[in-house]
Amino acid sequence: MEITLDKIDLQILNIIQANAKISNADLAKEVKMAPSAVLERVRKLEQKEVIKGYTTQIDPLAVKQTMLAFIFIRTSVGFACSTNAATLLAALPEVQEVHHIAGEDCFLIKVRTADSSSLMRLMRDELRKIPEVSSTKTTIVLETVKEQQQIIIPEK
Amino acid sequence: MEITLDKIDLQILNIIQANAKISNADLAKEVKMAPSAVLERVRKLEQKEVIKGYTTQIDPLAVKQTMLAFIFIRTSVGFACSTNAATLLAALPEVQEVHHIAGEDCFLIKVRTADSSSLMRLMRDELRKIPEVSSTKTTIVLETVKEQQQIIIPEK
DNA sequence: CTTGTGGCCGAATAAAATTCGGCGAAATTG
DNA sequence: CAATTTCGCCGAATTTTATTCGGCCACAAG
Repeated sequence: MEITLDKIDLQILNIIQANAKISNADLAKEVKMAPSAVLERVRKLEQKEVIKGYTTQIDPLAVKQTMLAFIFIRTSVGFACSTNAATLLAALPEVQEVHHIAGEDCFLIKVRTADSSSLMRLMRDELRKIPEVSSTKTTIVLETVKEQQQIIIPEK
Repeated sequence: MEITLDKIDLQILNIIQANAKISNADLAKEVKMAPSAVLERVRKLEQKEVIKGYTTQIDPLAVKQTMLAFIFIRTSVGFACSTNAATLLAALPEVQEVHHIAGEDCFLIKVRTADSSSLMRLMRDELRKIPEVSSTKTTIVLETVKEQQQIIIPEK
């Protein structure tokens, strides 16, 4: 089953990725179609998992999550880059992203915690528990200028 | 004006960050309150900008965005870390994140493009345009195991 | 004690989502 | 080429939901 998105699908995605809670009626107006037709398209995009979910962006500071860090992780298995380690990393709620990367290191993860001591605890208690992890290199974020996951959607 | 969130606010945030499109009626049931009261709380969380927005997560592959990279950027102005450069970087639609980081480099940015050639184009045409950028160090993502922006919200 | 403030409830109303029968274009089949 | 199926869309009917608003209660300030 091949996924093909037409111009209107892309228009819809473009609108709802910026505002997930736009009313279906308004969305229909924007793409100049009947609400029922648009709803049908959105449902199909959900089924095809082009739409992966709807999330609310929350200010991390408001819920006392002040620390953000990126950690490069090297594994002992060498170039194999254990998927087991990846799974364990991904299971940690503080870990927002786990990427398998090119280069000497194996993974790059993005971690958000309450403060520096909880980051330390995470590294000592959680990362050390993962056998394949041989070394880490941590980059602390001092200030975030921009942070969004909106992606570029082609016109056509 | 100090922001204080009570237990129910945190419950609400926890629910809606995982599912922005839950109906207000269902949300009210979950926190055991009247729909009108919950709506009032949500509106206030929006006003206080604890809630920063509602977004739809879209599969990047479905819209032909296959390349993901992290780029460390060093600036010539030294430790100053020009906010001008930060602003210019943040203005690029391919750039999803701009972080000011501790260490030798100044910025870490997260970039998503269609493919490797469009990443090259971005670096050649856009990054080079920014005068303060003196050098870059790019990390290519081969595979993403986890990617979410959900943050940990305390129980209380 | 009185006055205000804030948050909540619940019913009434307005708006929205959702369903569904039918239509027409395009593709498929015999 | 005609018959048939499929698909996406429309639009009205229906159901569900959001939203408004008056009133109530608890708490705090005067």
